This record gives sequence, C-alpha cells and structure tokens, in this order.
Amino acid sequence: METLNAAELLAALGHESRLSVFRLLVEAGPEGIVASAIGEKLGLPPATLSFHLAHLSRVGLIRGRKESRFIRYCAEYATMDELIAFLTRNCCQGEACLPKTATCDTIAKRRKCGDGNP
Amino acid sequence: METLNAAELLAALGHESRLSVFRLLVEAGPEGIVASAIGEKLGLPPATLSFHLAHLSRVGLIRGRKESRFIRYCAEYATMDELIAFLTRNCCQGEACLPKTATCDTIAKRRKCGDGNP
DNA sequence: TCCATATTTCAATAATAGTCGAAATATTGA
DNA sequence: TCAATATTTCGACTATTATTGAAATATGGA
Repeated sequence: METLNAAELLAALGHESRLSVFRLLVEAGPEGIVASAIGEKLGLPPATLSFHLAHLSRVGLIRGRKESRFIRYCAEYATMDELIAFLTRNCCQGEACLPKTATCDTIAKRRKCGDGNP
Repeated sequence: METLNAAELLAALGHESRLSVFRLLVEAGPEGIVASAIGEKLGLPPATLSFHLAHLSRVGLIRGRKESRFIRYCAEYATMDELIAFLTRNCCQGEACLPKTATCDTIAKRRKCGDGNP
C-alpha cells in the first residue's frame, strides 16, 4: 500500500460518524448490519448516513450487498489489515515499540517490532 | 495521556503530507529527525511543514524536543499502539480476521482475533 | 397495481482545512 | 553585537468536506 492510498483510508476513518459506523461493523463481524439499523443505532439522518457509507465503500473499508429492500454492510477486514501493516512497517529501527497492553488476544501479541521474536 | 480520541488521530494521519511525516518518524526510530531535515526530505515549505508538525504534535502522534536551534521530532509509538488497539478491539465476533501477511514480525503474529490463541 | 419502506441523489448551505509568502522570533557562532 | 539559520505566526486566499430536507428511485408485499 502506498502513502496516498493509506491517507485516503485514514481520512475516511478520521470522522466521528464514519468511524462509529466502521467500528460498529467491525464488532458486528462478517454478518454485517443493514443500513437502516446502522442509522437508527447512531442517530444519523438517511442522507447523511448514505453519504458516509458511500465514502467508506469507495475506499474499500466496508462493503454493501443488496438484500431484498435492504443493503447489508460489513467491514472489509483485509483492507484494515493492510492499513495497519502499512502504519507499522519498518518501524522504530528494531527497538521495542507498540508496548501497550490491549484487549484483543492478537493485539496482546503485538509487543515488539522487528526483534525477530515469536 | 488523555482519553484516546481515535477520530482525531485518524484525521491527523489522513493527509498525505502528515502521513509522510509520521511514517518518516516511525521509520527513523526513537532518535527522531530535526524539522528542517523532514522538510527537505519531503519538499515542504517551512510554513506548511510547521502547520502539519503542530497538528501531529497536538494530537500526540509525534513529539518535538528543542535541540539547540533545531527541533527534533520523534513518533509517539504508544499513541499509535493505542490507536491500533482501538481499531481492532472486539473485532469480528471471534472469526478469523486480519489474515494478510505483513512485513513486520509482530504484524505477522497478528492473524486471528478473539480466538483465545496465543 | 398501489402502498409502505429503504436508500440514494440533488442542491443549497455551512463549516473546516490546507497552502505558503512574508514578517516575526529564537538561537548560536563569529 | 551582528549575521546566519531554524522555526513559528500571521494573514489572505483557495479548496474541500459535511449536513440534511426534499425529491427520486427501488423493492417487496397486500
């Protein structure tokens, strides 16, 4: 991933409403959530929600599939992963970095960078 | 550190110039880089660079320390770590996610989320 | 077909962010 | 003190983004 593309993804997530939508979908898992339910949960007017969903879709962070009258959205985990990989690539010259504890098991593993450790 | 404002951090990184600055500092490691060298490397005019450095500093993604006439900036790895932890917290309902290969050892470990695996 | 519901598009407006020359400030070494 | 260099602030301008009501489109069920 190049810088330009990463900046686009980060900008998409750098908005309170869009980040809330994305987090909701990340937590929802592969099953996703239909648009109207997202709007209800976050209290966003239809036009506003549509605008933000379109933005997140355009950059590839979420995907929507038509399902009868609804559109069901889910997070694109692969895109998020690439983004995180980009952010941490070649980090910190082999020093320890990213040392904080975290909630998710996998995050807890992410303690040192570039130290060749399992 | 105050409470994490993830959208603010993401918006700060969601600009090509700022992301370039941040990546440069992430790769530079704890030693950091002086402002003028950053500007030269990225081809940013002093006023523009100052604007972006101030922005990144304000949200806590980088830190500058005066060093004689220069200001030496370095990445705040802890902030980035909190941000990544936030993005991946409670992800995907125990399904496999973030499955892509990555450059950094620590990233390579980050393969499943919430599966109770080491 | 007709109605109710889901979502998008349109359009006007409001708000915010980015750019960078020039002037100001700070620091150091001569 | 003076000149050179590093960085910030100011100010004016440009560009982009966000908001949302209302109208349009799409779908499925009665």
